[in-house]
Amino acid sequence: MALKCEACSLCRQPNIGTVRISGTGNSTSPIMVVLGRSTREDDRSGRAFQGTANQFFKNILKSAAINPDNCYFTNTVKCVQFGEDKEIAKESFQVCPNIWLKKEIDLIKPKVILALGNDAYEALTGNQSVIKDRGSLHVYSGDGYSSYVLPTYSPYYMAQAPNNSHLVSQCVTDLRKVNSIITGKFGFWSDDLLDNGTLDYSVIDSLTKLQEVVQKAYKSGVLACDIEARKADPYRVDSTCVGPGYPLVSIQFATNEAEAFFLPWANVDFQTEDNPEGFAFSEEDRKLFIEELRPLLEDPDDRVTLIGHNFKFDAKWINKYLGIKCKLDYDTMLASSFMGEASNRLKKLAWSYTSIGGYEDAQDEYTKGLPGPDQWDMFKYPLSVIIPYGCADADATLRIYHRFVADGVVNKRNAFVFESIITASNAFTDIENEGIHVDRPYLSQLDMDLELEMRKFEEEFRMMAHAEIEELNAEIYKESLGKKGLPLKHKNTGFIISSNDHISRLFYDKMKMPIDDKHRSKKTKDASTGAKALQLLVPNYPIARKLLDWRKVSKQKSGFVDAYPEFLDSNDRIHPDFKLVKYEDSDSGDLTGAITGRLSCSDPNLQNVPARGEGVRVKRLFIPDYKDEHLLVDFDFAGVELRVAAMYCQDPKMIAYFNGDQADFHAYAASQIYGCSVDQVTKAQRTLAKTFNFCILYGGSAAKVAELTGVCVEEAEKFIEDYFKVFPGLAQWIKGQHRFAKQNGYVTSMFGRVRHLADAMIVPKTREENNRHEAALRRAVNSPVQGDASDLTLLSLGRIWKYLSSFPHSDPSKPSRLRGSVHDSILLSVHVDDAGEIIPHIKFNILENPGVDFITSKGVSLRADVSAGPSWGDQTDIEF
DNA sequence: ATGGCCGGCGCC
DNA sequence: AAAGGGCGCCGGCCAT
Repeated sequence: MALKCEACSLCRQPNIGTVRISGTGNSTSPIMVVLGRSTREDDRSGRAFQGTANQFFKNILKSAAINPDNCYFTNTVKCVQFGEDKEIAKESFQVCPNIWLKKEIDLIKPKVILALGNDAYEALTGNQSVIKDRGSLHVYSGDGYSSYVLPTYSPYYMAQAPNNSHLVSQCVTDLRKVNSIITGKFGFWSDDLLDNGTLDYSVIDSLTKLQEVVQKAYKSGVLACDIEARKADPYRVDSTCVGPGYPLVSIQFATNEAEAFFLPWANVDFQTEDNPEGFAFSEEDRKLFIEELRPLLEDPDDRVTLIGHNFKFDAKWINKYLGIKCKLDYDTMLASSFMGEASNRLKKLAWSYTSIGGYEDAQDEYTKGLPGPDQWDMFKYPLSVIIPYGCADADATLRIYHRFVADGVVNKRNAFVFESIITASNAFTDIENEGIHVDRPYLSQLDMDLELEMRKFEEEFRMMAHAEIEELNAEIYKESLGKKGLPLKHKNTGFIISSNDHISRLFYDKMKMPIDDKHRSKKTKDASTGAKALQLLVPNYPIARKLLDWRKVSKQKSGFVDAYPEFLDSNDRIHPDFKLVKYEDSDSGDLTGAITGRLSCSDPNLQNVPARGEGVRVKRLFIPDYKDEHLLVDFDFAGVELRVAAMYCQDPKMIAYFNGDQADFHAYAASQIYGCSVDQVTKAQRTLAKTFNFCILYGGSAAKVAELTGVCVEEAEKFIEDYFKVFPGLAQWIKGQHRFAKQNGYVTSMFGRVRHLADAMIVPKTREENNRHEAALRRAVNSPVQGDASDLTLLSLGRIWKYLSSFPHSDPSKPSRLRGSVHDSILLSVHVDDAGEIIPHIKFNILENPGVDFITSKGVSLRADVSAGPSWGDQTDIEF
């Protein structure tokens, strides 16, 4: 079996057994399975696809109704690699598949090539991420034939967590396609589908046609809707797009599968000198169209189920540019996030759940030919490109919805959360569209104030280490010189206060400050210049204090004040983007949103506005909708995470306390630990107990408690012990969560969320595995607590939104409105004349009375604190 | 120029 | 040996 090959360095390894390990299985098979690199088992036997993980994969094949004996198996790189040399790995990967894998495919001429894992996928298609692309279909062109490449997870990836069932079931979903591809039954996009009438996509070119579509929607009872627009942010079109053109490009609808409608609104194809905005219709016609669409999309009588994919985005555009407030009923992106999908992009779901996967190819091709700034500016794409694409978006959304309904993606377990998220999607469409009011004059003032403070602190800082900085300056200048003796452009030529490298060299090298080994970078072992490390140096080195002062102000300026102007609209309002689930941003490809069910917020992030100390001046930037007539009102769930923990653990002491009149749980915990009455608790003791409380929820160790509280580790250990003696139920519950996660690899919340924690199941053998394992156990405790606390807030937010939408506002032109949410708090702009009615109703009837039995039956009351004022940073508590 | 990584830091 | 859950965003730095 010693085949010859000397193409790369692998065959020159001293201990190599087999050069060019052969593929195995049925060489006349229509199914070729390609793995990544050959394994040592492969090397020993001289044949591909050996080892337990591969055996495991054969069983997965069987559960997808594929007979493994009828497949051909091989590797991307045909020799095993001993050792970890990255150069050799790279060389072999570039050389080997291009010689041998190609020949092998030519020989077998399979109909389907399964690419298992990233290496195989990249070698066969040039694409890189199996996690993102699994289940999609690609064409491999051979000489006189072509094959379909189907990427899915590698056996090793799945086998490392054998009970991680959602990975396996995703893989089975992918593999089920194989047989239908072979029999020609698997459908995917082809332009022929349009030509031969399989797909009926048409343009709405008249009011009559639109009326027909509306009637079709009422008849079918479902309507998938999607829009195309210029760029991603409806509130910053002017600063992100080049040239004239109306921002809203089109709206697409689908009422039945394979039938979709394209309503053009504005496009480069319509653009003339008289019509620079490129409108498709006259102004009168546009008005008629809008009024025809309004009842359909606002749907006051609930006649249609409106479906979208990440529809908050589309609804904002429709709201801003057509003045229609869509009422969303189902969202395929939000729904798919419940399935543990790594990627929820519509294009990807189309591969998995429809027969028009790949419809975006033509449009992607067109995009590549556009200059950078015009890419994804849909106004500039010709109608011939965007009509089929836009229609397919709506069609795919509808088909995915049908599949999700048939598959029961929204089930008994998660229906309540899903309902709450859909309502929140509608609520946040309004919140984001209306934006939050910013005090623009004060913004300029604060900008100047901070600028001056920064300069002052930096000057003082430089004075305090003048000689050392001069010395460092010279060194840094020398380092910046290139071969010609001139400073290189991309290098700094002098000391910069914001460079952690420079600070580190100044403090630890020049000034010889002692390094606390606890504060070193995990990766590089460099000494930290972070706040915790600097804090220790402050008593002996006042310059450390000065740097901390500078950083505080610098953070306030660059992180907040500097960032806001670009988000401000002409009404001095900022339109942040709240994320309701964790998903893959379709523009950047980044994962965004929170895995626990919390909301996240960006552009700008209103959930990390400084609140403590001098930082409140940033918070004062945010003001009510109308000066004097409105108040900014903040509703805050008091200690909601601890209350949720009490619901779970049913510890009688915790419950009794939370149901009592006063509710300073931190002081209470301290009194229990120190064996004194609540009013005897000192401030320091309360702070200590508060730190404990959070450490418990986050799974912090004694060392962490010690670090945060300043007590020694032994003392911290004792306190934790005492704490669990006081609340034995809590300790029991935490143990139970650990046990459950170890056995099942996931945990669930009261609201019905599932958090997959595959690492909880591993039996750790190495330090690294142990870290991952313990991190998973900490999450098993924190996830449901954080998730339910957020779901209580989300539920309340939706109820407030509904309540306010039918509230008889004393001045309907200046109604009280929701403005945002920060995890366990909800922010509103409330009319002073209505505050007396609205505030108590929200506090008592909504927040403190969630109205769901799986919460109320736990016997733990909820408490909402309320504060109000003329700005977000200037708030007074309201007593009841 | 642009993108990714990292240290650092703001919030709950 | 390492040991805090969940986010988004900034500037510096280095690779492309």
